Amino acid sequence: MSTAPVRQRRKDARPQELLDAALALFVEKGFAATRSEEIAARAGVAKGTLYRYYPSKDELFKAMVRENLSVHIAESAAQAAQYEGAIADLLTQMMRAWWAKVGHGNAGVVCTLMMVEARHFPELARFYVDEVITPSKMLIGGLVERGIRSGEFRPVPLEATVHMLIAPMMHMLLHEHSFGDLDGCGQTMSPEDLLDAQLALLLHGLLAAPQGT
Amino acid sequence: MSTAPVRQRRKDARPQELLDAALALFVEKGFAATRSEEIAARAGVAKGTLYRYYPSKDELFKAMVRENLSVHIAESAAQAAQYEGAIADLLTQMMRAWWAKVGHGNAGVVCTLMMVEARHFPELARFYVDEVITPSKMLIGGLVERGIRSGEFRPVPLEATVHMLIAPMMHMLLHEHSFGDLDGCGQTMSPEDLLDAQLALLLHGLLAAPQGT
DNA sequence: TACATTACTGACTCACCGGTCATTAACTCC
DNA sequence: GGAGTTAATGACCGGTGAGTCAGTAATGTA
Repeated sequence: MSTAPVRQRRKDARPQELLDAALALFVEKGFAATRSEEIAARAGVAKGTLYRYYPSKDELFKAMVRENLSVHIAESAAQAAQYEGAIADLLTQMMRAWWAKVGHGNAGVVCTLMMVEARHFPELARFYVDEVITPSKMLIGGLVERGIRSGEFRPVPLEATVHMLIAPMMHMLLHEHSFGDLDGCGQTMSPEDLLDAQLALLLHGLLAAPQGT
Repeated sequence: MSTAPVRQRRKDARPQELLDAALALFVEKGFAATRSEEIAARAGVAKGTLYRYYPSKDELFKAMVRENLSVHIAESAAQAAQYEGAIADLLTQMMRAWWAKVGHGNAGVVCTLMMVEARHFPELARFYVDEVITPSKMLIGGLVERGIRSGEFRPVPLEATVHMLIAPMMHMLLHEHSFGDLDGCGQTMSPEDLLDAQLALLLHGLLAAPQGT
């Protein structure tokens, strides 16, 4: 009678499982408030095992951020390369896609987490700025510039426009993270509809020849 | 020769001094990273004295937030009552004033702190939503509605517009707080100019009859 | 000046948590 | 099945910091 062993040796599966557990707990409770033993427990291992795979809690956090962000960056870059047509449509599409990924998946929650914990981890913040924020700004800025050159957009100031495109989404994300559990926020529109309306509003101010209504 | 006493008994002054010290340190280092002894030291007392006035670090934080928010609320209310004229101008003026207060003073930094720590203090988050967020939205929403009714603005969706007015400022604030120390963010415009440009962009999409350029 | 009151102090306790390492047990290969 | 390798364990260590409390000194009062 061969009963299941009390321990399991699964060297290949552990890192991913630990990363998943870390993400879930960091998102739920923040970095500082999450104990390394909890992460290990959720991944189904003992604390010591965690430290076999990641030398410190900081490194685990970094690995988790890298893992969840690189996907995001790659997809954004791919979207930048493809598609030819009206920039306004492309922007709308990109924003919607980003929100869908962010709203449901975990990639966007990592952005929130990064924002919240940045001051305690300057080194990590640096990494995030270089790898996520700056590329994102470059991408969107490039698109706006393209729209201006083609005459689709008015000659608006680039930096402010990029801010205006990013800020509403980030703000919605952060607001949901910080105050989402509280009911009485008077939020009547769905995030998706709200995003669409915001974008339409901004594009109306952006387009050289706004369409009716 | 009466030399200064090594201790001072100033029961009335202590609470305010502790609150001020707490604000400065929480803003600088965050809640978790600030030791209660540091707060006491900055306020010029021993740690035990802090606990004579506030039963715990959490309660000190709450008191500090409440204290600094009441100012903010009062000013918002005052702004709501004043001024009659073009809504676009009023909005611009209000945003600038808010930023000036936030950029230099401490009220806005408390907003940031609140955003970051909200999940650790659900009760306080509730207070913040009720006392700050909802009133602010009501105030701005009321102005936009007035602009629409008078024919100055297009009939835009209210909720999305309010978001678009608030988000850029909050985003700038948070971004500065989280990544402000890092140089390489490619920030070339001053916050004030950036804010003006953002607002101009949005108003262009908002106004029924946009002016030239 | 003597006594009573209490704001104030800071050394101490205690719980917590990141990180270690000697030991154990699962797996491999002959 | 026995010897060797190493993944996994969890008791333990050390640093840290929130909160305590017995004692001290400043102030009020008679």
